[in-house]
Amino acid sequence: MSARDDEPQWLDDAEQRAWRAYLRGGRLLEVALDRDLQAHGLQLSEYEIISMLSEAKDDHLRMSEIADLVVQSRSRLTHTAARLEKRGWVLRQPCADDRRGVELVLTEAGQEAIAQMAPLHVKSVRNHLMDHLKPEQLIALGEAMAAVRDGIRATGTAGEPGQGLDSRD
Amino acid sequence: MSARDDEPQWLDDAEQRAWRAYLRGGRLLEVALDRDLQAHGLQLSEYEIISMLSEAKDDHLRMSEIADLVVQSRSRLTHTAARLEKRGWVLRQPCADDRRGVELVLTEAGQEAIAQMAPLHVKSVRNHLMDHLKPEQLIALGEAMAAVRDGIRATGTAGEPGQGLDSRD
DNA sequence: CAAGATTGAACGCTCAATCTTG
DNA sequence: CAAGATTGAGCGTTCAATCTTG
Repeated sequence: MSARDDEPQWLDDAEQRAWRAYLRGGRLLEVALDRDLQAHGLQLSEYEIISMLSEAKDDHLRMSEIADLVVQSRSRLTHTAARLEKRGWVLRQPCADDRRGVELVLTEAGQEAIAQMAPLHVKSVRNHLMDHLKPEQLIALGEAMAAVRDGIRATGTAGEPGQGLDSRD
Repeated sequence: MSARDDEPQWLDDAEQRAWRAYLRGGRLLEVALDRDLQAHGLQLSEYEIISMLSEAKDDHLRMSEIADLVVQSRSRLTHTAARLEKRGWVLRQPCADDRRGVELVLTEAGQEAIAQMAPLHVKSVRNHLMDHLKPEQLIALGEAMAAVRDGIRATGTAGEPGQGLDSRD
């Protein structure tokens, strides 16, 4: 049947269990976090954006930087930013030094919104993630995922999900 | 300090790093895996479904079982199953013992399809996840995520993303 | 021509009914 | 009435152009 010279190296039992646990646990976690945030009418991906802004110097960041930080395509970020702008939480501004660029700025209303939501979100993350882990487990989890993150970045396999990965033509 | 008795317990530096690494690493991983699968015209969530079927006895499972296994809402699974059915990879069958139920069955074409894709997907998972981790790290990751999975399940916070969570009076 | 960002259409998912059977 | 499953409308994301500036 399979005389190929690169016979697949199937996952052994331990690997299989780890991978499945990662998949299911991750999905459940995202569902749980999203559900808690939706009480305030936004999604995790939207929260992440204004969260990044609130931590940035002067509450502003370039679109492409944000896209990179939260791992969203530029297109998706544009649409999402439009939604957030409509709610009055962010503002678009032309970039000073690079006139191709656009900066997203957190408005006062946006600052208030995140100030209100952040404590609840942190509680949610603790509830659904950290409370189920021993401190060393959380650190180990973080280190493993940092290695994955850096590894994938280095491979260039998924630079930006956005565009411009392979030269077209 | 502040009068509230539930002053938010902010993440300390180590917790923050772990959580961010998890978020970003997880997104990058999903993007990378999805991209590899899309070469074959399907998404990770679709692959998971036929993968579960292929491992099940007689290649068939009930809709609600699948929804639970892959952590998708029943509604989403119905839509996705319709798509897979249109491609000829699965079939719907009424359930023998419970006439409310529906079973999803993998067709011959579906079996061939997954036989073809599985090796490549496994390679993809190794490439983007396991190759970046030491064996103990993978185990630790799996154990942590298993604890999260079980913890969330136990809390009942996100039983099924589908429906029927709280009694609707 | 590459990089930053946007646009609209197509597609997939969510949400709230709805239908059927236990 | 609860559980299993489906439906269609609405919404968010993806994908392939497009436009502008470096």
